[in-house]
Amino acid sequence: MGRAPCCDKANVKRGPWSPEEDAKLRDYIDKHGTGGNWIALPQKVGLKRCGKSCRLRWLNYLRPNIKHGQFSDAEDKIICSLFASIGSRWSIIASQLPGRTDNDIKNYWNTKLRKKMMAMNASLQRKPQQMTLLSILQSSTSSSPLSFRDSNNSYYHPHGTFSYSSSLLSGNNSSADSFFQAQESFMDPAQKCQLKDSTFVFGGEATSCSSSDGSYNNQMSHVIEPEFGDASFVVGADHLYSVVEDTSQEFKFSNAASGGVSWWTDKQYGLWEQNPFDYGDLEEIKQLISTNNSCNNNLLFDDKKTQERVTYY
DNA sequence: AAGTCATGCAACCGCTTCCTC
DNA sequence: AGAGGAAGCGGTTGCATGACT
Repeated sequence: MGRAPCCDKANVKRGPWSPEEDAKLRDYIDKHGTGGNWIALPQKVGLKRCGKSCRLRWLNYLRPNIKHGQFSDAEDKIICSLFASIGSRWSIIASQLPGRTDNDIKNYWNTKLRKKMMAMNASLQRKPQQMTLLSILQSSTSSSPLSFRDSNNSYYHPHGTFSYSSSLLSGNNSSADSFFQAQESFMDPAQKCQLKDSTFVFGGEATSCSSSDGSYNNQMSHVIEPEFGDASFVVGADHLYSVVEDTSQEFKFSNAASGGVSWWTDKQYGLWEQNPFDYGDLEEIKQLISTNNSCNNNLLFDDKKTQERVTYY
């Protein structure tokens, strides 16, 4: 026996909504709200529609402040970053883009952005002499995290987005501003504050949180001193690395936890198989997300439900 | 001009999660 | 505690439109 249908399929209208139906639904919700029961709503409104259909129409099209049309570069960046971080969790991604719906973002990714990224990736693959730490885009439907980079030297990986420049590695502080601009949208304040030390921190985990009085309670126990110029990288709590040397072809990273030092070339980064930023375990990602919930006010989680569910209002 | 193909997007489907009783 | 129902969510479908032949 299958699941009971949510409505009488034979007696509900399907397909595109007419302007009259839109007006009816909008007027009713403006006046009375949804009443917390979408299934009962169509009857109250006088629409021969499934409650689910009404809900979708309202959330994706009719509700106020919905933004349709062209996505900006900044929005592209955020979508790529979050997709790299959490996969196809469209509702969470949508929560970071005011006015955009999960459906919109999903469609945009599937029809345009994914191809755009793949084209960039292909272009970078053809230029091996170019500084390419990584470039990869996973297949369309997998929800596993990935990391890749675009043509502007912006890197998308599970701990956030950052821009790379050789001057950054050689300790030019002026590049740090642009470095953090891309991170700005979802970065924890405690992470940002690390900029003062020219130590770049990715990821949240349980290492740094804002305290309730607004001060930073930075529990990051292993922030390291810059070893190469002013630049070093701290990647998550479990993966602490710093750039200790940089040639035109290779980067020498020091793992502060193990004390090990290793060289990674562009080629090694190409598939992110052994990279220190990689987050392969979905459970870890969930943990990261729920940690962000307590640290990062940019994410609008509804505590009454689940930490990962996003409120629409 | 007509037919075919590609693309974008709104809407649907069905599974999972959450809430209430 | 658990059953049933509703909401939430992501994958998929199908239609409208435009581009191409």
